[in-house]
Amino acid sequence: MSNLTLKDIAKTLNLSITTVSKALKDYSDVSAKTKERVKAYAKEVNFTPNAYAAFLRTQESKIVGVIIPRLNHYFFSNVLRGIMNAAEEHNYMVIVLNSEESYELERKQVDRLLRQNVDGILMSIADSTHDLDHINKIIKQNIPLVFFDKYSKLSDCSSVIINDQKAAFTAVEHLIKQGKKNIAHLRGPLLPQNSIDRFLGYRKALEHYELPYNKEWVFRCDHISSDEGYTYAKRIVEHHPEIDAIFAVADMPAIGAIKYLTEQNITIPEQIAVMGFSNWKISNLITPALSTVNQPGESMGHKAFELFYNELQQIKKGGTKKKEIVELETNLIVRNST
Amino acid sequence: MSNLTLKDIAKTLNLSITTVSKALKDYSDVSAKTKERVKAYAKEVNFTPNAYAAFLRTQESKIVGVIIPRLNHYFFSNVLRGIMNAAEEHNYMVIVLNSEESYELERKQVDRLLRQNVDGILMSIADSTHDLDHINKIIKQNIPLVFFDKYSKLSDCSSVIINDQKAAFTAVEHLIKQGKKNIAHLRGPLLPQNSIDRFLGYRKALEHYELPYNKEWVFRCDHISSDEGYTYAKRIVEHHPEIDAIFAVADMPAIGAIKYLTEQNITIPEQIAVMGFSNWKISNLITPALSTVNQPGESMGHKAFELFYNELQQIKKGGTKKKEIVELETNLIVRNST
DNA sequence: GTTTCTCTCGAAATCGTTTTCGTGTTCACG
DNA sequence: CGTGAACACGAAAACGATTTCGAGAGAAAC
Repeated sequence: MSNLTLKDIAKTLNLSITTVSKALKDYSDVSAKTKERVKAYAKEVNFTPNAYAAFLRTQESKIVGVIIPRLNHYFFSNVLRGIMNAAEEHNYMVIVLNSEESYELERKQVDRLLRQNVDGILMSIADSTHDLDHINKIIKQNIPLVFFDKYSKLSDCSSVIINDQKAAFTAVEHLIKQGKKNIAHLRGPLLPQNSIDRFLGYRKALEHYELPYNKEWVFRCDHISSDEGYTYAKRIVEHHPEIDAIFAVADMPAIGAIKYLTEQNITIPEQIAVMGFSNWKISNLITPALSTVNQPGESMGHKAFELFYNELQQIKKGGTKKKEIVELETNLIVRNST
Repeated sequence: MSNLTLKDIAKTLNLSITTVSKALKDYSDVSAKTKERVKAYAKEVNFTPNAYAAFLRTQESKIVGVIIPRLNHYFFSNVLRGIMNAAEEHNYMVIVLNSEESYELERKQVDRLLRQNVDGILMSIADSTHDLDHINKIIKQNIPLVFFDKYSKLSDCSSVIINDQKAAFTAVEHLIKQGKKNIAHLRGPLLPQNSIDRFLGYRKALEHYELPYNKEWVFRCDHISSDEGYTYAKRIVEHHPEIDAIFAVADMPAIGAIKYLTEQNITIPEQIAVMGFSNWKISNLITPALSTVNQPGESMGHKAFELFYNELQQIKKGGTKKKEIVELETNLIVRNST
């Protein structure tokens, strides 16, 4: 019924608690016969050591904390899957918390995780995070911290990222090769690095192909929502008739833009082409299907956990934790919107 | 740096560990002066009791486990938000695991949670779950178990659900009132209760309005995917030209159907109307916007946690845990696809 | 025969908190 | 002055696993 303890096993096998514990962990000072006897019985009664008691001694909770900015976000859901699969391989549990892109909530969640004594933290920084006190608190406690997707250039932690600038460059380049000349950009918020990088990639592509860059063709989506895309598409159509393509920082604004353009019977991509970023599932379901940049969410999560795990092993061996930046490949997905 | 303990505090305040512990928990046999002194100092050094040590005594982990069939699913993400908000109110942590609609994985995840000594489990049963051994294991350990959305009629646990049959009835009724006569149904898998109930609601509506029910107009979506919707829409157009409306078990198949119909230049809703179920964010972003049934995800999660929490309090007081079934209201959202 | 190993095993301390049960002090009341 | 209650505090035993340090039993070496 309720879980057995080492004491129970020791009693029924006429051994000491010590020996039972050691047998299960393959200590060298337990005879082969005893080991087998203990293990067989443990398996028979389905014994599982109490994780909490173990923690008290070993200070290892076998739990890793994850903080993501949004739960109901297709890309992050995929990352989460990758993390959970990797965690499973190493017998780790995952506690997921969301920051809702809020700096204050992010701080709170970090505190939570530290109080839970997680062995490590994987996180994607919220858009509104402008200060790194909470990050430094983690580092000071010598707890492995790994960023994924949205990282901080300031604090040197291991990170799994994509090359946003390069990816954006390729995306815009594709628009240009389709013959588009006047390309607008729905950029993301000011702070996050990937928003900045995608914007820079956009500019570089224009520069490289000697196309005009116009400040008024850049619109800021602070919430990366479809509503913003819808609104800006309207503004583009009404005030900037010269624009013949839109490169959005994410799929959501791109989809909002498509919605408006479709309503206005503006042909896509002939009159205005639209390019997204992230390859949400939905992007292939709308009409016209959205061209976008595919981010490898699941392998990003998997890799992030691996980085954490390696760092933890390093720390346990007393070594210095080497910071590692892993850059994953993206690929352009061309569909009907370009 | 690393967390202080009661012992540390006791030493600096010249008190015993006992008194410090009691002071922090407002025991009556500690003087007001001492309480203040202790609390003030605890706040000053930001003391947080070690959750693991506390567990060892109290057997309360302050963790609740959640098992959902899909992580990257808009509806469940909302439920999760509701759960997490409620959990936060009661100072609980949440461990989220996914079953990926797989029975085997679901069993595994249950074992995981039991091993983690969670105080309770909230779950939505996987489509492929056909046996309740793992459920009964939870009940036998006297751990509160609450179902949400997809529940089991067989094991009497508290549940938070919607009235799928009624909601489906209303949805089909709406199609009928739009003048549709030959309504097809993209139903879900055979096992899950909500898939069955939505099918029954569909049949009842037809019956009530004396419309023909035709077995061949019901198509089974085993994976509730947009691909299935796409395929079945094709089959409908090619083999069942009389059909003038489609009621889908979920938004995904509905969207797949819309994609096909749009490609074939079939006008929606004039030639064929389409109705979804769940109100995914995406359903309002496609063209035409999808009519659907709104499920209150967030409040469902919130309520599910509350049910768990109440049950736990009951158990702690030695009372019998009363099973409670909460039925949340759905509402029809009429958009351009009907 | 004495010493020195190697093999097995166990006693006991430890992690940090909770909680039971005392103990000593003070004060009121007869 | 003596008795009892009310009040503040602490000692110590849990919770269950891990790990250090020894101890006893043989075997091997001289």
